[in-house]
Amino acid sequence: MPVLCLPRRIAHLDMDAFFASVELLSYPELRDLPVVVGGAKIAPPEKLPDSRYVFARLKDYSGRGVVTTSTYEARKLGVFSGMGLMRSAQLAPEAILLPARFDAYRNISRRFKHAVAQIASTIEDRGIDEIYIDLTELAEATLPLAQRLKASVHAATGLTCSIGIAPNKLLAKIGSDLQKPDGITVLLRENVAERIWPLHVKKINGVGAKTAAHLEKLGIHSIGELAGAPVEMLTQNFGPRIGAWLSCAANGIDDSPVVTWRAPKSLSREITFERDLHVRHDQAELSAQLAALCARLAEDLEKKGYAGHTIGVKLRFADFHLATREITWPQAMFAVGDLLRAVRQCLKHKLFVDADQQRIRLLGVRCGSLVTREQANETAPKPEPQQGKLPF
DNA sequence: TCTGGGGTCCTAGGACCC
DNA sequence: TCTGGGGTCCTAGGACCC
Repeated sequence: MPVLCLPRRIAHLDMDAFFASVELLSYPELRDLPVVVGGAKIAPPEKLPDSRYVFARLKDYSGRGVVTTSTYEARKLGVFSGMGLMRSAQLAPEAILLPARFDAYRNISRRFKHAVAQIASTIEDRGIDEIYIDLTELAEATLPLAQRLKASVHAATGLTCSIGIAPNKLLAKIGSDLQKPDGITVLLRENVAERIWPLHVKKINGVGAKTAAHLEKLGIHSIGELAGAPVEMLTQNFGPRIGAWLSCAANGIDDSPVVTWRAPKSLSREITFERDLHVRHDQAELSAQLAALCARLAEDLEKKGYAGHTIGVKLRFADFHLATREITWPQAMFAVGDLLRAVRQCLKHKLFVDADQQRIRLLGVRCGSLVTREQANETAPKPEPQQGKLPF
């Protein structure tokens, strides 16, 4: 018996310029100005006796931070997420610079997700400011439903969002970006050629800078051109998996389900230093930073109730090249002391660093192969303390 | 253009076992 | 002793996302 399979109805909901919009709730006087939210280490605005604020400007900044979010006014000046703040200051010196307040964003994030959950309960969390929602089982017509979701999010947070609704996650995600901010875009199968194919390949979630550049070299710029490319040619260039996936994506095909919960795979902590640290001269500082990172990681593991078999270290050197080393242990670990001993083991036995030459820009620790604390058996061998000097 | 911090998934080679 | 082929786990690096 053939199974009749109705098309799914999937929404992608994306908060508009989320961090910056949350900040505008606190500082409404900044509305319509170019505003940039940057690293957490920036000083907050100073409050005057008359309760007005003194705001920092981008041109006053010096350091290694990047733009976390910018308002649409700042984007008009060429300032986008991920860009170095020093570079942004050249483009928009007068733009207002605010520190990121992640606790505030997480709080509002919970509120908008809760508001959506009152209307539709099948939600996939895609980070702090976006979600997928499976609306297939709901009876309500698409457009009124989308309007109701937006109204509910606005009532809960005071913020606007953009929604794309389509037969799958891939198209819903592209759709939510088509009429930003505060937009609703409904896409059907039959709209793919007209509305999706003219777009650049980078609009596909999963096609980044490298893949796009590779495609450009093959003469493929638009999603339509990708859809017309022979699958064999794509698999030759990108491998069997990615080649086939690219071809499907360009044709608007995506069967991936809306996943309501995933167990975490790894937890990590890292820090980029204000200045690059010398392996020998700054040994004490590096050692203290390593211990602090392990302490924070142990806190996270404790809070979430996990332990991990794989403990690793991450180093970015002054020349920006990256090295990672990890060891999988028979014993799952969660205590600071164990993490620290395991990380030092990686550093001493697996990574060659020239203590006289190399400078370190970033230091990170990671815990993978997670199990719950109840599953962590306590009898297997743990890492031994590392004695001797350097590195760290 | 001197480039954060937290994640996920994929690939490819080597070890090891049957 | 020299030769297989498959499966799984581990590791390092890289692409990508928010």
